[in-house]
Amino acid sequence: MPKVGMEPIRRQQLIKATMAAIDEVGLADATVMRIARHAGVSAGIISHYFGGKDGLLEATMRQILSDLGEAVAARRRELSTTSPRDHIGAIIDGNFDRSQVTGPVAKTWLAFWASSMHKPELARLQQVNDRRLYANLCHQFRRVMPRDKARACARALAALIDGLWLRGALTHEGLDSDEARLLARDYLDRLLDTQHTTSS
Amino acid sequence: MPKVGMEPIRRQQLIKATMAAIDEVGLADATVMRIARHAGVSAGIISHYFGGKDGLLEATMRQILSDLGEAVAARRRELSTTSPRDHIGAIIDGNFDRSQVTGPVAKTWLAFWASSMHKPELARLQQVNDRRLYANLCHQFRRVMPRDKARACARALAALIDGLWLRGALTHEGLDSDEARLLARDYLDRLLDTQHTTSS
DNA sequence: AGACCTTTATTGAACGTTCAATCAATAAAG
DNA sequence: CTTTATTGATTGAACGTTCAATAAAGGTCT
Repeated sequence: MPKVGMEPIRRQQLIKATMAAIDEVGLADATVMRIARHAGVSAGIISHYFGGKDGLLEATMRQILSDLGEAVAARRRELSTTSPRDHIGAIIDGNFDRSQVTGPVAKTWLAFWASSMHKPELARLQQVNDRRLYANLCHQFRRVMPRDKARACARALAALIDGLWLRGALTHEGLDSDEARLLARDYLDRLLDTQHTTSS
Repeated sequence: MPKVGMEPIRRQQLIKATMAAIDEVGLADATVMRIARHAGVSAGIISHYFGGKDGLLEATMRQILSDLGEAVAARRRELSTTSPRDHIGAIIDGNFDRSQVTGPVAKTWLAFWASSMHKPELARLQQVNDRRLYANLCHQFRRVMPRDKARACARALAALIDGLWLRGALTHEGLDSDEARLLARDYLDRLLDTQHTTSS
């Protein structure tokens, strides 16, 4: 069986198996054996390719974050306009991309989110992603409103996106990404509405 | 040392110690020994009063949920008006009550949230709370808009509240409850604004 | 009031289980 | 014959639970 050049294949397999295991039984019960079984390999392999369980978990989170970043970046690249509304809309769509929202990924994402409260390495990764979303939103809002309001809008829209995500991960039916996009875009339109001038 | 009538005291002590332990090292590393040490008692006591670790965790979540429900109910009782805007405002304030938002409670809340994805008993508790928030919001929105729109507004505002909570639990500085209230109330005003009629 | 018994409270050691990590063994590839 | 790939048994640590032992409190009977 053993062939050369297995490393990238196994790494991908094991990362996918990690998400499947977390989706199945949660992070707490996602043992190396269970993950290995999902990938159809033995438990020892994990230490061989990732140095240990922590290394695999970190690699899995890194993959999710980079996929998310790419989903957003791709939508913004396809944009023909430069209007803030369209850019923020693309950010919203990217965050509710099908590849991100479905089953295993969403649950794994939330599990890591909770876990990052006490694991410094995961916290670092999560913060990088978080700041990128906030900075992108803030920069676009900044183009049509004063700094203070732009910051408030960015924080609020980011919170709405995360909240929709969170609730989607918890409901048994999963996130309705079409409805989530609609709600977020509606909020965006309301935030950009110049009728309102009293908000902080 | 042993005195009678210790049960309610110990139960409260252990629930508080559970939150302290989860705040300190996270749910995964909150062992019965660590929790017991926080409460200044031995590990065996936990099985004696709660039947086991799971019983203690369930009791802890129950406590958090009932505190949250009471915080909301209290604010609504103090209301002199019956306007939907004031009622929803009270719900918002209750959800960002100081007793809920500070350190240990917020982190424990999020930890249980993630954990409830794979523990049916916690999921049940979480869902009861969730539905209560949604039903309350929906009922108030329903008074000033058609059903479909009321549902969408309730879902969106609930998501914003959860999202602000989530982000507050993750940042090292904790949640700025004043800002969170402001953002949520601003969103509420925008949702109630009749200028907008195009949303779903 | 003192002796006795039951209930309630609490401990800490022992037990059995589970898990991640290690490593010697095995084998195909080059 | 060296490198890369993989296994699975073993090891040692950590955990939750159990249980016999201990002791104070409160009640009862004399």
